[in-house]
Amino acid sequence: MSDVARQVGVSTMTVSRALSQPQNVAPETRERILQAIGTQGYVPNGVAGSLRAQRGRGVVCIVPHIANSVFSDTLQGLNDALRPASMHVMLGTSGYSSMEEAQVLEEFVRMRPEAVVLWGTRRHPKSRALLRRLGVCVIELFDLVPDPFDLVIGFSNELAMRALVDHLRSQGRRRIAFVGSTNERDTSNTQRADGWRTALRHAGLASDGLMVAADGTTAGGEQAFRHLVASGVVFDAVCCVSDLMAVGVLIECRRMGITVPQQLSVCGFGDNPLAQAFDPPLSTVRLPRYAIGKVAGEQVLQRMAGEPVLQRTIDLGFELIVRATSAVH
Amino acid sequence: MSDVARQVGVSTMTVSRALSQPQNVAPETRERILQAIGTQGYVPNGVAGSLRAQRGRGVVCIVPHIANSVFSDTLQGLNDALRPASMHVMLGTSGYSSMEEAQVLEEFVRMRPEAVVLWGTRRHPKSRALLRRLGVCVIELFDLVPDPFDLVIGFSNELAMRALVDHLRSQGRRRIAFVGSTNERDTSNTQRADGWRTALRHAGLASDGLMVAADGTTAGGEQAFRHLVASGVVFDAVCCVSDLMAVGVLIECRRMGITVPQQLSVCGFGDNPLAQAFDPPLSTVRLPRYAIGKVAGEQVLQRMAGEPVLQRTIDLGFELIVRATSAVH
DNA sequence: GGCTTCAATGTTAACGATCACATTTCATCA
DNA sequence: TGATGAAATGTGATCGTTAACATTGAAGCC
Repeated sequence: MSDVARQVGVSTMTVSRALSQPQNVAPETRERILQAIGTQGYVPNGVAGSLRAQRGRGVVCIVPHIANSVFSDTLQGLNDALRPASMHVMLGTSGYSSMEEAQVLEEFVRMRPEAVVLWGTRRHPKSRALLRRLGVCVIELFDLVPDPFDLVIGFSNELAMRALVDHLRSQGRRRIAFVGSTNERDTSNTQRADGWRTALRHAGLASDGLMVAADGTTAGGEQAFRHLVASGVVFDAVCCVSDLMAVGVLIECRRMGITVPQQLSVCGFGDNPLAQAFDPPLSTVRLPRYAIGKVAGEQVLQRMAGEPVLQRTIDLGFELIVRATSAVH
Repeated sequence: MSDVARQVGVSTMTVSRALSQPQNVAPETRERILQAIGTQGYVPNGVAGSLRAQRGRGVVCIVPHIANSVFSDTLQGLNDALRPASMHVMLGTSGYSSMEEAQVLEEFVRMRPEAVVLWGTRRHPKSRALLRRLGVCVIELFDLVPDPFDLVIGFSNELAMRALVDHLRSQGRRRIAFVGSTNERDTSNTQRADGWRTALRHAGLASDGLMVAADGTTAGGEQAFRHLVASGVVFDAVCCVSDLMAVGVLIECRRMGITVPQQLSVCGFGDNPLAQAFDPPLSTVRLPRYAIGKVAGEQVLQRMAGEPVLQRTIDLGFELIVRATSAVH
């Protein structure tokens, strides 16, 4: 910066101002400064700027796992919202562990981010203490709880499961099973299972013996379905915690000669691209994945602009997608 | 930091050393310092540290689009490799535009990253100049070119297409069409098309009129296939630039009553989860998506450790996955 | 003319850590 | 006993920028 200042014949302060508050610099001076910057290829040192200004342009985002379309769609939304404001995302992963999240978070907090975006609402006590001291905007995603740490953006797993159950009931189904994942750290899994149970109770239906769990993959779905059938319990519909597991169930149905949706209705969750492309196309719940990230980014910007917090819980809803696996037959 | 130093009764330098070079501090002193840090909840200011030390812990990574499993798997690998070294990923997107990439890169370079990881090898001149001045490790991914800017990690699209064509020839196919995407900014699309053409020439087969293109989606695949059929050209196999488009082709085949693989062989590219789950399961090429990111991270760490550059091109290969859409019948 | 006012620019001192060098302490040994 | 050296700690300067305040100069006005 001093090289640029010397070449133009001004002080470094004027160069700094030409970049950050152009209206306070004479247009002609500014022009010469910008030209010198171009010639010399000067790129301002954001590290020094952030230190002196006591504020940077970074937003920390920690997701359980990047290579999962739920998380990557949301990251895309967050990134899209922040880019116009020259903010950047510092990306980390927790591997579904709140302990690991706390460690990653501690390291990221050293860079003094302007906001923190986290998955779910299950936090290690250390994370809570750290975030409180940090004193910046904290946004939690997906697990819509009534009293969040700061701000939560998501949808209601419970209402989504109720919508699925109601839909299946309207098709005449009464014995609705649930195929979940054995990943106990995945809170959306437990929330959806709870939602399924509650929805059945509200509808006056039984849930005993109708829940199975396995690895949260396609193969896990196949395995869980075999267990369900082997248990001898009677059922006429299956709700799955994810589309991936639902596809496993469909594959196993085909193998066993069970016709869908004639003998059995099957529903997934998440509207994975797979759900639409599969044969038969899978009924599922579409989640506002991208919108959750986008709105999170917008909220960060609003907070930084000093706008007041109107609501601490933002529900972006969901959409029931009825396809062939649960259509009227 | 001075609060901690005061409480323990040492200078800030000793606190700094207790954290960054513990072997130079008396064990008992160090113990008291760590305890005070815990009590006060002190978190070192990484911004100040980076400024003074003239080196940080950030690695810039700019991908075309996050919400795409190719990119997100690679990001996962990069992240996994860097985390143990307390490095963090600063994530950006280019939207497949080298101009946009240059702008995003300029903003990121302000934070003085220790390395830059970019997609492909098509760079805006401004990016090249900027990266050269920055003087850090630059890793380009996926487009394996012989003379990269600094270091390139990927696989050969040309060899992959040749493997596909050879496989189809071994099944008796001679009229092999190509379904590409109309996204001209996506260099992997053009490289695969070139690879297909070259492979056919090497095999002494014709390619005239056998190439169609459409939007790079499932619907685009359906549309492209309809055009191909409508053109009246004779063909007995279709290579697609991606699994998504290949699934579109399969859907359209089913609609038209064309049996796969009896009347027509179909191959995808990328080994999307969809490829395995689809009915019939899709033959495709599996790419080392995760490994490319992981190796990139490892290379960054090696460079930072001062290890010499042994090779500027790292080929991680690919794997031909033969499934039902091109199996022997 | 002298006074005010405001726009444009300059000066100084931080921000919070770490590097290089200086100092202290204390054990070791001729 | 005092010289020697290594381990432990301290001092002052500095990284590159910007906030806060100071200065300059010219226009506007009575």
